[in-house]
Amino acid sequence: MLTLYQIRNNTEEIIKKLSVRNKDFSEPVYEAIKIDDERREIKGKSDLILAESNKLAKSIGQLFKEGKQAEANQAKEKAISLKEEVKKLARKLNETENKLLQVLSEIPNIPNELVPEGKSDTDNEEIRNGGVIPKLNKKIPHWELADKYDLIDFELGNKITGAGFPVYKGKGAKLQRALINFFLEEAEKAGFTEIMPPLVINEDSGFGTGQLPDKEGQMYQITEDKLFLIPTAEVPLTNIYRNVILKAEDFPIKLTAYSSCFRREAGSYGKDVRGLNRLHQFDKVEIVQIQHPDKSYKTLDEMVVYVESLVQKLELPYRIVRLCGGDLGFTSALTYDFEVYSAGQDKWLEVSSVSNFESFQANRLKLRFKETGEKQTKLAHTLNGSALALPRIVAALLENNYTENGIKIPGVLQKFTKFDFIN
RNA sequence: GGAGAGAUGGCAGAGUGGUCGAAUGCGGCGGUCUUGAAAACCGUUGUACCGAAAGGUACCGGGGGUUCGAAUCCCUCUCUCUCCGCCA
Repeated sequence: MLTLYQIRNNTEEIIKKLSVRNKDFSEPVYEAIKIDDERREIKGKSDLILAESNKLAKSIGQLFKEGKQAEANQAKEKAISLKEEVKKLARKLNETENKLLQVLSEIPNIPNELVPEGKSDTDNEEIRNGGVIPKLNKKIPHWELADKYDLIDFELGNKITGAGFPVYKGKGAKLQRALINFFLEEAEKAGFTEIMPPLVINEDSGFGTGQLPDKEGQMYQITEDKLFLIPTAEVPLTNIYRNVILKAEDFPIKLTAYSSCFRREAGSYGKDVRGLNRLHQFDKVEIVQIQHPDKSYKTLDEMVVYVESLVQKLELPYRIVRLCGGDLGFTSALTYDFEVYSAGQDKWLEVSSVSNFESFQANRLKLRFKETGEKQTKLAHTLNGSALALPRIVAALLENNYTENGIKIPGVLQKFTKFDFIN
């Protein structure tokens, strides 16, 4: 959520920057300012009356003590009529505040100036790439390889739960565990503190990182207890700092967590959902940073370099793209997507998304900090990225490393898998 | 799941209808003293909103109510603790 301070002080500039998202947001922006004007007026009036009735209430006590019954009763009547007025205003103020919140939550984050214009993912800008696209004699998609070597059983998942909940078996399961351990160990080396968070969150947490109110359809719900299964560890990790006031010297805060992630993926269909390409439950190691506003973009670049080091160590061909305005997530100011080439399907698969949210999440979270020696609070910047999501990495590893003799395990993983070949 | 107790500032903890945004202690910050530190002493120390400012308003777990007036009384929700039951 943008702050009113941002909107009121740079109105024209913000509308112009938002237009990079391929949509005109002038209406909600002006609407927000209009409602805020109303809000201020009502608040001013209401405070004035409250001040008067507070004074009156104090005097009534005094008058009773002095035995001035008649005067006291007169003051009482006045106080009652003031109270009715305040009640009306309070109701109006509440309505106005709710309306304001609603309009504000329709306005997405302001794209950074690096965000290219564009409508869809085809307009994303490739920043750099690396690795070598393998030349295979035979292109076999991972679901066939998974079946051939009995690594992943999709049918069994259907039986136990439903589509999108695969069962990993034997070396398939060990490969999962190896990747998780590899990613966590790398994160630790890079200075991230490992967290093992709850996999279930409440409404406040969902609101804090922006999943609620409008994206609840993407989460699995436990309606009886008003809880949600996490779509990503970003939610519990970032919410650790909900309603927190930090000191400037606390920055940067670097957290990492492995978690299962649950997504309903309503509306997905076709070959996109084949095999491991799109699942309802998958595993991911997430990295989160909370940083001083002056340093968040430097941090974003560092996170990109870090994620890049992971795909390089796994020897996967990759490319990094900067998302264009039309593809940029609602809450993000700048996002880099990582894609790895999966040779069996002959496709680029998105395996990570690294974003700077600036103060957009922090505003909802009420995540603030104070500069040393200053009293005033400011909003912190939040960033996060996948490092990495497992399924598509597994898909690429299986497909790219397939040989006549089996599937080769990358060197960095062998210490965790304890085997170097799947055959 | 059953019975009971509780939720107050960074922490501990007073306050049961008016002078309470809240005693006191600890902690934090600033200062005096000191070569430096400790101790002692003095001062200071929540957040948000309205206002150009002066100043005002709200907040004692959340929401609602009673009252001229609520941290204090009532309702409700959430959470914590103790005991019993069940249990990885």
